[in-house]
Amino acid sequence: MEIEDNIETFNSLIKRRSFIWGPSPEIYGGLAGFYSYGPAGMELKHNILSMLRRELRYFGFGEVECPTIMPEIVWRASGHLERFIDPVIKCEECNTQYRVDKLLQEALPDTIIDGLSFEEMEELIKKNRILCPKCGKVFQKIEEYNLMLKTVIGNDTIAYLRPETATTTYLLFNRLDQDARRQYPIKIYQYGKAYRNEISPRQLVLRMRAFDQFEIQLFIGKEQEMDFEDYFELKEYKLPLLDWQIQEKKIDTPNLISLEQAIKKKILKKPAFAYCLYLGYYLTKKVGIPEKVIRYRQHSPHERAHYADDAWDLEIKTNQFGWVEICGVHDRTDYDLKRHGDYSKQDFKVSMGSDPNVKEIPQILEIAFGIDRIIYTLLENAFNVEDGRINLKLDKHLAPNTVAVFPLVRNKEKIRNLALKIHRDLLEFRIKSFYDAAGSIGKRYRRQDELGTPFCITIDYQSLEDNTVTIRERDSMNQVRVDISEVPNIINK
RNA sequence: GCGCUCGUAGUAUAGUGGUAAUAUGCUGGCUUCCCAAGCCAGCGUCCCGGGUUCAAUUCCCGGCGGGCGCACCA
Repeated sequence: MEIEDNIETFNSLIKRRSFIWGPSPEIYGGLAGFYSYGPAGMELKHNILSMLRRELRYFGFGEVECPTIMPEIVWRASGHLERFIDPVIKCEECNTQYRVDKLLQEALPDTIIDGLSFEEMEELIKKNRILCPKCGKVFQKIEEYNLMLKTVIGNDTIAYLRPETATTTYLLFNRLDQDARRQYPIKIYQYGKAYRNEISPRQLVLRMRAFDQFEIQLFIGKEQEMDFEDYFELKEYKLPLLDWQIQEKKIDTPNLISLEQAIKKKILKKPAFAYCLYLGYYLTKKVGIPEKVIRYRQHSPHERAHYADDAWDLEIKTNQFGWVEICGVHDRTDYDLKRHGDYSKQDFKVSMGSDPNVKEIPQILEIAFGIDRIIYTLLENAFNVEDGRINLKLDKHLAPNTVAVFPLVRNKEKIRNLALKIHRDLLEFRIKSFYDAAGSIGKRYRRQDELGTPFCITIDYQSLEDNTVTIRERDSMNQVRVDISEVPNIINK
């Protein structure tokens, strides 16, 4: 069978080998923007999460988990209610839908549209006789398109599914502050589902309506942002930075530049923020994304989120979808805690600097990963077709199976029994072992290559005589013969 | 949401106004072999709803879903 090295082969692989299925529910035709993970996909996801959690523990971060549904007041305070509901207007004639604010801004470049109410915008449309750009008809009423999914708790409490995990983390600030015993920065992260009612979800798991976020937060003082201990150890470290000013010159290759240089050249303002960029980059590399497909792209001032003072997207180059954002690093300033302080009538001012009499609302720096996007870009980058062989080059700690065990032949009971015993012994060590006796030996190797299994162990006639087996390494396909007792060590090495 | 286009076994495709095929896959058996080997037997498909028709997987309409472009993506 001819195996072509193309995106179709990849797309069918992730379905065939139970990584990603959908749109779900498939048997009912599917709903756009919703996908399921199969057993292999979940193994991969869990392995990625374990790796991230382990690394973050090393960097001194703790984990929290909050409800995915929060009452309206939370989203009013966070600014999402205001910013996530877009005013749209529909032309009755040609059915085309427009964002009212964008339409107005284009028609009236000198008017400030931001912050106008629906009524005021309707008024502007009437007064300036703005017609449908497509067919020239008169517009009717402005409607709202809500990017947040709304629900009702009990009988009449309006609530929303969280559009990001970050906000729910911030609500814990006074608890975290106690827990951290005023040692700043407070380093905390949250992993979990977030929901956005995307207008047109596309591109597999890259733009879903229910997706996983892994959001890392630093609560930090203004003084500490500029004089941050962790930064000094890694200020020499170089990152591929594409700042917004280079982008304006239509350049899209990043500069490999040290954090220190970036600060000096005023590409970055704060050492603590530079540390966040480093951490995002470090974690991305840790899960096995190669350096050459990673870059940091800075948002231009008008591209930024409502809460952000500075924003950089960590992007991965993919074959199918070009550069894909997998992580956003944001300087959220004291925006969030200020707002939640105001709305909840709590005082979030704490003394964080050298002078205990000076109290301030903490600044927040955020590193927000989209786990589903990591999974997709990782799979795509791991995918290789080599001499007609599909090889998924996943890091051995991430592969769904760490090892597969095969009897060379199936109809020799002694060989089969020894293979099964070795498989069970590996499981006893809690090594992710998979046993397979079906089909030819070559076919079994190929099946495991498609799942990214780093090692295959084959039990043959010689094994019965001298207690040795062969271990085959996925990428080289090289085999070495070793004593059975050595197997766990070699795999865990 | 709009426009174009597509929707056939698990996967990839062919084809047709008279309910379907090729490869691969999967199951059982034989063979026993170190890189998708062979043999035998078997399994499995026309996205959903409506219309036209004696008869629809095929034609028409609507829906749902995919791809591309526009818009959107804090």
